[in-house]
Amino acid sequence: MELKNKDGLTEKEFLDTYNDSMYKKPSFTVDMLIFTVSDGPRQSYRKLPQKSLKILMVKRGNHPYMGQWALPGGFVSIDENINDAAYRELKEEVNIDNIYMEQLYTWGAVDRDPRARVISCSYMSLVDSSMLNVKAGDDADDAKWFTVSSSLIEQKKEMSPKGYKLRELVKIELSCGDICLSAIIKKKKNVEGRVRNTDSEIVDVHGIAFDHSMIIQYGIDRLRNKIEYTDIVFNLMPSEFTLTELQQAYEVILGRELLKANFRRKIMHMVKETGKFTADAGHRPSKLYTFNPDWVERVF
Amino acid sequence: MELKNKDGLTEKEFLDTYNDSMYKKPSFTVDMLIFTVSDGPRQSYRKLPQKSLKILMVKRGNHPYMGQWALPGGFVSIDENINDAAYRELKEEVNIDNIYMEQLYTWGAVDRDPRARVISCSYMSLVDSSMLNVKAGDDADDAKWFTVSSSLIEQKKEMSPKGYKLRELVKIELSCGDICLSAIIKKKKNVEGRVRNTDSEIVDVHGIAFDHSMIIQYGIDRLRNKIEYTDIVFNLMPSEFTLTELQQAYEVILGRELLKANFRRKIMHMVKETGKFTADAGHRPSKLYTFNPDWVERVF
DNA sequence: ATAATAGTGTCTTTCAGACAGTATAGT
DNA sequence: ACTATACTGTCTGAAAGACACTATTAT
Repeated sequence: MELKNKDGLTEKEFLDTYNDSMYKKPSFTVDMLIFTVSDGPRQSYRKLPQKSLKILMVKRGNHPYMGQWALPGGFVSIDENINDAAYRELKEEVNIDNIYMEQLYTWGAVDRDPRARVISCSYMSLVDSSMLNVKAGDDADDAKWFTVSSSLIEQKKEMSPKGYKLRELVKIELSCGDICLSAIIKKKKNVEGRVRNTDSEIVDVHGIAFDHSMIIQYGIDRLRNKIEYTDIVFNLMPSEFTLTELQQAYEVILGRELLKANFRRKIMHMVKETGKFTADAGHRPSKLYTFNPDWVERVF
Repeated sequence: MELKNKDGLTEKEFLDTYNDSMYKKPSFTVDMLIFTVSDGPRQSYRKLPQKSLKILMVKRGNHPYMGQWALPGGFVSIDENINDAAYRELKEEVNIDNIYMEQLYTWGAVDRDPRARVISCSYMSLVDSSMLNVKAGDDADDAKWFTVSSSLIEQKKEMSPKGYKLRELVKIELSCGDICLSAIIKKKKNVEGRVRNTDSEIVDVHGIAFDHSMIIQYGIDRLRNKIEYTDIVFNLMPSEFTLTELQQAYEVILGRELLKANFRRKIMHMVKETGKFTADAGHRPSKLYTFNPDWVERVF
């Protein structure tokens, strides 16, 4: 017995006659935040190179925001899974398969793109910089790795009897050689009785196209958060690394220094000794470690 | 001096002539997970009512999945912010303004809707059940509150020298009177060297339309997670509550029992005494508390 | 020898888990 | 008096923070 709807149609009849083109539809894109941690120049035979957190940006060659820098990304086609589209963009940009990627957030303000209504889903990807120096994609000198930093510059809390208002100003800075981009993001949280809402807006921006500075800030927040309770850092590390390198990766992501002894105690159970050592440094050699796959508890 | 692109157009000229309709576009919808915690029937003058976690579902009156239950939601129109669309759906379904809502995840498999290509952004909303019993929207008996539970039924970890495979089977059960819906979701995580990926799929489903069982599971995971480190529980509570009620809310969400003394120690700093007490229960009266707005540290 | 990093030991405080105990309303 | 809940005290062990100490290499 076939189920019929109120028009008397079976499911097959309904689907065959379904008309999808009645309404105007938004375009859908993916935006990629591709992070890596890489070494700066070596200062002396003794000193270790300084690490920094980097993100890939592309220079816009057309209106709007022409000449400014944007996140890599592109349109999702009608027969393409959105995650596949993100992987495709990743492959196009950094030309590596099988790298860590996770969905971040979908941005859907009406006027976020002056060309047309565009809803964009942002993804974060983490790449080991040693895999990378091959090439930054083929659109070569329009794609560059920017050193990125984010810091809280103001925090304000207003209390009322039944709630509070919280405001934070966060400054993000991107630099690559002489190019310096920056933005100030305002985050808001209101609590009044049982009513809660949070919101975020761009207060000031230099050289970063669209709402991409806000997306970058969102990604940094996620990365800082997840590094504390997951094993995602290892996506940013070569397969063998010293504990000091691992600690530096944590430090550039978190934006603060950690105490060595405590750090080691904390991550000890996630790594495994390889038996190998570094050499040719003007100081005591360092043990090389790998990720220890025995460690893990839940899927997400 | 006006910037011109490679076709010699200024930004205004470019935007005026921009044609957005070259490609076929997906439809975009929002799906709402509306959670509440509500009391069951009172068994005796002495016993406290049992709480349960509930989620609002609507019965589908048309193909596809006709007769099955789906999350409330709908299309985002071309000139509507996606968050606004979510608020609109919320208002339509539960008829309350100003309730907690956060974006969860965007689902973009090509064949997730047999009618057409539909990308859907899911939102989670938390409602205090005492505000609620007014009415469950106007599409009355097609919208029902289902008691929801989720539990891990199998966990498997396969180790290899450079990584591991993790599989988890999770069962979710929804019930409302005689109606019982269920699904089994398989979560996968693979780690092989630096290559990591996670994935999720529906293994078995009864009575839940589309990929909505997977979305519900995702929402429960998020709720369980966030309840541990944020103040979102208070969105599910009336403005005055006892600590036992608060503990019960935690317990139905986490799906496990907590020790009273420890629970109280942990949440003490988030609540404030009102000076009032419960009465008419066959046992010692209980202090009534409110949320303490003095507590808080960061916006997100 | 020295500079710069590698690596360890331990004290203190905080917090989570477990459990046992006392208190008090309504019938 | 009894039942069901309300509320408190304390022991334990694990983990986080702070800091001082020893070890080892290339020049």
